[in-house]
Amino acid sequence: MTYDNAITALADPTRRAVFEALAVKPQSVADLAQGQPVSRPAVSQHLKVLVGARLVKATPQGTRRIYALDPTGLIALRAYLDRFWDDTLGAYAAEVRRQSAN
Amino acid sequence: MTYDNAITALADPTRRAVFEALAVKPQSVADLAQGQPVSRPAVSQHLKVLVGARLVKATPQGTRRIYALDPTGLIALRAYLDRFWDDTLGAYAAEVRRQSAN
DNA sequence: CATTATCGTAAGTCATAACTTACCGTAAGC
DNA sequence: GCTTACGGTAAGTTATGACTTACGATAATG
Repeated sequence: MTYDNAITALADPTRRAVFEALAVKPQSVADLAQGQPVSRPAVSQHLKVLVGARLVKATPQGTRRIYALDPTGLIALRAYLDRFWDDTLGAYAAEVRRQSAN
Repeated sequence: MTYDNAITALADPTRRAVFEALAVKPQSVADLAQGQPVSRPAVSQHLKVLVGARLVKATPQGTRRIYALDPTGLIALRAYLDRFWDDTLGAYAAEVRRQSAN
């Protein structure tokens, strides 16, 4: 049940911005806060959520912590969405067929 | 920019439950409310959000409205996640390589 | 050691959004 | 045409979560 944490985490715009910044390159908390319109503690709290969702991973380096992407959460989220992929396309095809039948 | 509506929409548990119920089969609002622990207006409001995210589509049928899945939102959401797919796996591979180098 | 840099956490504020009940419009059935 | 089903919307309440400032802990630096 990690996928719902991932969805919840990525639902917030600021958190998504942090996630996207880490996709560019791994960064420290201060570096991330530098590029965001919120305070450093706010970024820190967002990172906590992202780590909980397994979307992000921290590696201590001296007094700093370098955050980077963790594929685990994304894999879980994608797997969840894939469960509906065939259903959705199938339903859509059936819909198109039904409307064409008129 | 439909993908962020889709993420926001699927972030809510009740809305996800409605979405999953529609994945099983198209249903009316009353039918959906029947299977959920919330009131019918609540379901109606959730459906409005899901429609806005292009995750769900309504087809009027007499006084009832049959809701069904709309692939548009899912496609957009999946496309967004795919943007990070290679980055994430690449970053992970680099990480593994780095740790193996010790 | 003392200082400085980096970060996490606590506490409190404020906006938002997920509910509820009540109400109104609209299409079918008798 | 009246009534009945169905569903969307309005209004109000309440919980949650996204932010702020203040503080504490830890590791490098001189």
